[in-house]
Amino acid sequence: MLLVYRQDYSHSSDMGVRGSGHFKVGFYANFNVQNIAQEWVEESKRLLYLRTINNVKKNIYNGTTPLRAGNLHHELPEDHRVLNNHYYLHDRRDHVSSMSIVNRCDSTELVNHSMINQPARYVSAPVNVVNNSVKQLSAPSGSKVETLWLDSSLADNPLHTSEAASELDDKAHDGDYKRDCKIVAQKVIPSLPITESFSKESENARKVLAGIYDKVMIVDNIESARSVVQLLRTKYKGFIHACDTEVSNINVKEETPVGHGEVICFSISSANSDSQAADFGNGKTCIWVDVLNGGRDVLMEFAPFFEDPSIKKVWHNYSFDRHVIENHGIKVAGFHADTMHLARLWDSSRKTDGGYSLEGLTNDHRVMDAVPEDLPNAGKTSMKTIFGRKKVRKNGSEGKNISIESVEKLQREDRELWICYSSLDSMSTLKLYESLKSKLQEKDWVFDGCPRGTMYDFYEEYWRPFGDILVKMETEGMLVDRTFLSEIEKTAVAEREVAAEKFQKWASKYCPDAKYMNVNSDTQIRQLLFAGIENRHKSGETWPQSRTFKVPNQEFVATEDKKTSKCRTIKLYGIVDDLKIDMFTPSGWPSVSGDALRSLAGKIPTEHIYSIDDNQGDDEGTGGSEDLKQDVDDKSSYGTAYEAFGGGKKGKEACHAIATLCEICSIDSLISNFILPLQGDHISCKEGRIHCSLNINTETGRLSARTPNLQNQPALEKDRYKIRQAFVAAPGNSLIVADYGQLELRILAHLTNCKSMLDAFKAGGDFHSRTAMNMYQHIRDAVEEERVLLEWHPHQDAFAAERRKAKMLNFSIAYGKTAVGLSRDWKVSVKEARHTLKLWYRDRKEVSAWQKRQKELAHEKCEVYTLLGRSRRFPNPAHVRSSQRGHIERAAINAPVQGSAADVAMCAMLEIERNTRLKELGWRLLLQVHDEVILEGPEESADAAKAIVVECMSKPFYGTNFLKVDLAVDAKCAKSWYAAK
DNA sequence: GGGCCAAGCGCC
DNA sequence: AAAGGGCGCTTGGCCC
Repeated sequence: MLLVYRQDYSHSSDMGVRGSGHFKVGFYANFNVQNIAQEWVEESKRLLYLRTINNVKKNIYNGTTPLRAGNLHHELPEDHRVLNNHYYLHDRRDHVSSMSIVNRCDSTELVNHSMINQPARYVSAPVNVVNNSVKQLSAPSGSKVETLWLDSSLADNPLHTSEAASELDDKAHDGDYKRDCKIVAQKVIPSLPITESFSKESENARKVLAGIYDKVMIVDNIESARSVVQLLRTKYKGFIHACDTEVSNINVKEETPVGHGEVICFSISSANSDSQAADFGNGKTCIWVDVLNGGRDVLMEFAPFFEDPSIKKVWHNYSFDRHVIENHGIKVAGFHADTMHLARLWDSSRKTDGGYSLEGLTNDHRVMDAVPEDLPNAGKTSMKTIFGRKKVRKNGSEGKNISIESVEKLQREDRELWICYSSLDSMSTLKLYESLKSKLQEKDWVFDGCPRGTMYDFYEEYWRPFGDILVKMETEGMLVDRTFLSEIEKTAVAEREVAAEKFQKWASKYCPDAKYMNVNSDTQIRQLLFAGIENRHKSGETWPQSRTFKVPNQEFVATEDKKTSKCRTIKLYGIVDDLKIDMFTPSGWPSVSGDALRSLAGKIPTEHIYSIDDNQGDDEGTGGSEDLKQDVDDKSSYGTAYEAFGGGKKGKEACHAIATLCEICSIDSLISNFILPLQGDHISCKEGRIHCSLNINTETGRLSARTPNLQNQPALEKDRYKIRQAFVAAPGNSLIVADYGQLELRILAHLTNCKSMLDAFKAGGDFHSRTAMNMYQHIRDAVEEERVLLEWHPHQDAFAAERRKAKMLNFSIAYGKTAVGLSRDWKVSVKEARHTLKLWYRDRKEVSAWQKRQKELAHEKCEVYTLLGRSRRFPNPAHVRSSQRGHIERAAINAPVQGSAADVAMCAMLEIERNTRLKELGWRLLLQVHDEVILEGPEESADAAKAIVVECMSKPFYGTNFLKVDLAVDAKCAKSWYAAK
């Protein structure tokens, strides 16, 4: 059988293949296939042998001068050698090219493509290049390049079908094919053409990395797996084992590791508590297990190791590895530490130097300096550095883009180095663990002002079990109702269409092309409303008077011409002069955010936005203020656009149109941020549950959620399509949604020991109303005369404006908001804002004193502390710009409050997790949204479980609450998240 | 086509 | 001069 693999090269502007071009089986139409086959057979008699990859590698690792191509040719023995030196070829392509096609080709480039680019990475056969094909390579730009392969053992069957190819593939995959065939061609995926090469940096890193090879015990069969596992479970049972997996079949950017990804190999490095490394034979301190070649059975041999809760395992990013291992049916236990969390606990502010990546941490001497004997190569080197290749241009200069082969391929074809790379992960994780542990052991732990051991003790008591909980929650996931989502998608899209048409119609009266504008583009909106405006920061820089944009050609598919171009170019110019601007973006241009636009439009009720009368109900205010109750036709309710567009009917229309624009934006954002992603196949998997990733990766110790972020699902009135209704309990189950009331304010009261606040919480009633009362004499009078109660009902608020102000202040002050900020929010003078602030602080002197103290701490110690004693570090305020200093001071005020609230929420979750009754009833934590937790469990025990959850949350410290305030908890059972609010 | 940035917006 | 903390994610626009 003759297999003809063909690859198409693009010859347009640059030579070479991008990304992951796949070989296609087929034949080149311009050739006579029979002739080629014949010719091929002829040519293949002149065989070209190359050294095995091992020999080649050895030379390179040893640092000996690589053999020159000519030499290589001569030195090759007569017998068959594995042509498996893709790696070498890449490095020494000039030599190879001069050697390889030497006699038949004068173009280096051609040789590169035809000869080296794809071959033979697995091919254990002599190969050659057909003259014709080579010639074809030199064809003018736009022509195709052929690569031909001969499987001479099957040469009797000159077939060119894709079936044949895939059959061969399957064989290769099963591993049979090497045994059965002496000479074969295997399908190759040539994602890296020869026009890519390693950089100098890579070369060096590869040399260094190769040095650890003899420390690694390679396990690729059941027997060796058994003996190693035996060691792990007996002699080294009490050791600390750093583990790391390499994983295939997952797109980590888009997919959750729950149900996605397979382990292709893993490594384990072990040491005892005195940092003495284990010896797995001949001084090898690390095990590297080949799951790809060894097979799944080899992995399963390690199940008793992974599942033993008494064998301590350390990971860097435990969550990912655990999920992937569990994909193979192994229940991971014995979680001992996550070095990412340790690092975060040590310093929560690593923004640069690689952040909390294993590479960044292990190469940072400030992190690693507690390791006693530091190996020179203890630091991880990224996959990109080791295996990434840069494109090389024709002139020999290096390009910018770096590409990396698939991990499976690296493991097979760049094997030794891959083993080193993978093993180093567990080795450096172990070192990192040791260093961070000793650092944390040196850091005092002060719990709510009382000394209590070291921060490593803190880790063991809190963050270790917390880390385990988070992974469990990720595994649980939340059930989403996709049918429901697709229904609301229809509604949302329809409403968006109506609104978009309305706006475009209006805008096109002023600027015709606006009919086709992208209403989602800030730039285009800015072009219409603020053309010619000067930048607020950079004087002299002005926004252009008019600009052209490319927009997709949707409805306007060419009518007369046959030109159905995908894009059309539109020209937009300003449609209004002197529009008053009161909001700017950080870069100095007028803001076109929802707030800014609403301020232009004024208060326009939603029903005016849709031409069809589909009133969404009056809960959807566009301005949000309750005290603007004027008739919509009263022009005082219109915004600044009214006058700018000339008032009267035109002014009205403009305001309506701009309000419509806001609607479009908000609908768009709901669709693309929530409604669509929640239906994405890549996000939810088994049984329609969504598994986000929960991380302790914030500055303050709050959780964050990713892929998707379930912590920012629209809530309350913003949830116009009831997106939260899509988060449901499984049939027969119920959700419990429980949240703290004013958690941060209560924390603030405790931390500051503010009598007024403590009293207010003790007295109960509505906290914000009470704040308002304390601020304003006339409210106090009213309360004393019993004209009003300190309870709050949405529609019976006697002093709504005052309460709103008080509420805003309550939240703002914890964040360090200034008078200037308040004045802008409230659209009052700075003086007035300052006065209001003063009122707030008047009976809360302790708060100002405490805030002052936090700022001092930031200056003196460069860190502040939470309730449980975690710290947040800051750069030394003395060494930064004054604008940054302001930020540091505000963060210093906020971090203890936010961080302590996070501590309390964490304790509550630990408490819930510890509760055996809850577990017996079958309740599991699903999600945490800062001051709210969501659980799922059997409907019949919902009420009992709810009571337990409330109890856990209000006494989150091992069944007690030592705070000076009560912790108010509001909990509901419901079938959906929406219903529980 | 991928990577990056600015802007904007969702949550607490 | 700017002047509220903490997140994640999307789009558009631009560059390579």
